[in-house]
Amino acid sequence: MTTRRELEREFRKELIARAAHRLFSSSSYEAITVEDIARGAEFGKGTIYQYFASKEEILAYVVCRGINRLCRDIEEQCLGQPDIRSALNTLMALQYRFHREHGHLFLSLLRRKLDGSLDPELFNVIRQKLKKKTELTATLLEQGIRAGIFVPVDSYKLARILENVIKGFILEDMEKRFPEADAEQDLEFIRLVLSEGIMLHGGRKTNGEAKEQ
Amino acid sequence: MTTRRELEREFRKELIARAAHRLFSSSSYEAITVEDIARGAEFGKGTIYQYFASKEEILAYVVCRGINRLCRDIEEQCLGQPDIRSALNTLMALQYRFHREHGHLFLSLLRRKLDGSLDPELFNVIRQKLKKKTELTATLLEQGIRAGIFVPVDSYKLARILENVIKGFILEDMEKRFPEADAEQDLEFIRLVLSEGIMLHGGRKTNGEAKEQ
Amino acid sequence: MTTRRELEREFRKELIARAAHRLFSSSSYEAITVEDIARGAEFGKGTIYQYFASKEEILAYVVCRGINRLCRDIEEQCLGQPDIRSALNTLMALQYRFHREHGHLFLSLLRRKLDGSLDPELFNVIRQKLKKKTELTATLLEQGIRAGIFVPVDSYKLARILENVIKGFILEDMEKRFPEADAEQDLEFIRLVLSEGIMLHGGRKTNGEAKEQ
Amino acid sequence: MTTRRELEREFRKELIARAAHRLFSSSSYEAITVEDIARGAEFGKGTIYQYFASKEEILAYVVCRGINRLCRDIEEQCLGQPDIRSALNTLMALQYRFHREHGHLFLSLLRRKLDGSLDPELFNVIRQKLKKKTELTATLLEQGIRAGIFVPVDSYKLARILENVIKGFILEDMEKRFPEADAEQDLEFIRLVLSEGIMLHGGRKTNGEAKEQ
DNA sequence: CATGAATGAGTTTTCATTCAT
DNA sequence: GATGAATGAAAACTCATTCAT
Repeated sequence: MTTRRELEREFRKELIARAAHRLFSSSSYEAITVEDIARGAEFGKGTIYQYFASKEEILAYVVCRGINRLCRDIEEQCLGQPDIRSALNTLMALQYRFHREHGHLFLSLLRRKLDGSLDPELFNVIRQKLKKKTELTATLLEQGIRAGIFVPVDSYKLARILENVIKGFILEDMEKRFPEADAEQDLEFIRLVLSEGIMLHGGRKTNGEAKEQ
Repeated sequence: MTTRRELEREFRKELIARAAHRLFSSSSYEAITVEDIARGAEFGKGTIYQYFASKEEILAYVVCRGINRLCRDIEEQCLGQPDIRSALNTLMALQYRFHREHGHLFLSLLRRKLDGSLDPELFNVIRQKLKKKTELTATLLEQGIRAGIFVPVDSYKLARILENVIKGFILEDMEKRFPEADAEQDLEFIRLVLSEGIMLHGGRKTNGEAKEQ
Repeated sequence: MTTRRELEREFRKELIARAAHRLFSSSSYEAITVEDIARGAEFGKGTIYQYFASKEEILAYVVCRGINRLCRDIEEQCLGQPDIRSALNTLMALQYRFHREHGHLFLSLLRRKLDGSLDPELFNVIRQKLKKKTELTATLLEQGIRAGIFVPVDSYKLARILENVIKGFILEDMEKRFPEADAEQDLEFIRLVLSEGIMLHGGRKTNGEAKEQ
Repeated sequence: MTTRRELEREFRKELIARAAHRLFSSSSYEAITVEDIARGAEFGKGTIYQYFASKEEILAYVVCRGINRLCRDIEEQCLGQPDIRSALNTLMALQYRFHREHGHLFLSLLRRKLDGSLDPELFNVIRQKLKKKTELTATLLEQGIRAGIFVPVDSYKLARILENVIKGFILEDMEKRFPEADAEQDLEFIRLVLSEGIMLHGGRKTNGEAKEQ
């Protein structure tokens, strides 16, 4: 049962998370103070702590939100689609957007974990969700394998590879200048790599699409 | 002209950088204090500032050192080699190791840049060096293209793609558990992606190597 | 006249005070938040402020309650008793229990007074009640003096001395480990001191009771 | 070996402790901020943390200092004195002064321990020192017992009784108004209690000294 | 009356950097 | 040059109290 109280509470928590995500993205998790978030959400500093036990928990919450949304989108827009190739394109675009919007938060989480300063429980929750995300991806790839579109390897590994390639491109964008990065071109490259690699094999292959940009 | 003075100075700077890199890798740049570095290098805290203007500069220096070494290694071990395929393998292993050892430092640098808290000059120096690194990689790929091994696309772009794929795998390692990551297996996957992608093309391709692990 | 309203109000105030005292005793006044008290009394946080103007006032109220009860007990169980020696024993036991249960609250009150952060009015109320408590004690001692049991000194001073000795032992208990302190043994020592002191006088005195524990 | 460095360091630590004690005594441990202490010792706030790991540690240090000094004083001024009665008077005066000056700090320490918020290690150190203090007191009382001045009971227990009585009087002073408390009169009462108690025994005793004040 | 959401003043602690010796 | 003592800005977090519903 969800009372009005709980609904309102959830709504406000969402408002705070939204403000936090916006601010984190405009600079970085570590550069934003709890007070900044409070102001951004039009609350007092203390109020934030009624919804989140710590600044770290805000970070984890925002990341979870992102993963959840991505999983939902994959389920709704990719799985069960008749056209597997098109579903795959959608999947890549969704993952790309996800990493664009949450990748940096991830890195913050990661660093804190490497420090040992991150509450392990928080990280575990995230890890579980990420696993689920990869599994959803693997589900789609499995269908692709059956349809003869993908190489017949373990689909979970394939999913990880796909994710890693995307992450690598996101990282390059961050190194350059985040906002202007051209998603479409990135995705083009990603598709190229994933579909054919970049090496020729005994002259069999002609790669007509990969023209100079 | 380099006097004995200057040589000694350079040597001590190197000692400090070495200690710093070791400490950074054991946890993270932000978790290590200048005092930790000083003790690690067996100097007093104040002494560090005789060699580096700021903690940030130590970070940048360590990263530069890594890039320089990588560039030297590429030049010595890859360029000018008769066997291009083998040179490429070496290149990938070198880049992989570089990102393994310096990737996290990069992320720290990156975040500070996104904050706006990083001295832009420092970042520019790094950016230049990175560009040079990519150019060296491109040089090798160019040879590969001429030899018909690589797809005949702009070699610089090809180099970026190669780097991105490697970075993506490094990131996955960090998310899991840094120390145990299996470099050899990662490289196997990377080679697989780069050489063939993971999608089949109208039955033309048989992918015999990509067995279950 | 006391309406039902007022009675109910008084009753709820009592409930809150009871919960507060229980919580304070389990750790300390300063470690317990108003919210803890509210939950302990099964009320909302805001409700507490309908019965008490401040957290401090709860403290004062609890202490007053304790003193009132002690005074009532002294009047009922000690004064007017035919056997003065037995009445005295009862008195000491009552005072001992009072300080056991309220001593720490006292110290909190005390500290705030020393800070200057305690509302002086609250402290005055307490001081008055304490004075009354000492006067009741003095009344009993007065009877004892007339009966030749106590040294014929100012009875009020005698009462203070008696109280101080008890307080000193309570303090020792707190320093050790509060819960296990042996009240009976403490009272034995207290009686010993009060009745004979611990010094011999020209061999007049033989202290048969004071055996090794 | 104590280098000049260490000596200077010790000296500055002492300065800080002195300032802290002064401030604590003028109001209370909890009302004084670390910044107050820093200003009081004419240092910057951060400097304090070069000498003490936490505010709590300052408190413990100040208390230890007090106990150490008391022990030294007892050893120098009481033990080995030919006149035991006079040595006892000195002892009582020393203990009285100690509790006057450090009693409130004790209570702060005590409360934190009851909370569970005090580092147990710190408390243990203090407990050890206190035990040593009581043992020194017991040593003197032992001599008194042998000389037939004290009741022949376990000297350690006797020492605790003596301390408790003093503490009880100190507490009364604190409840009243700290600065004006009349030490001489307090000690008079304490001596009275300890030497004879306040009860008569079958008419044997005439208490000529205990006149109206 | 009862409630719990909102508030922000206040405190401890960390650490990069400076500077006198 | 080398050192470590001094510094203070900055930030997370707590909690008594208020107030709209």
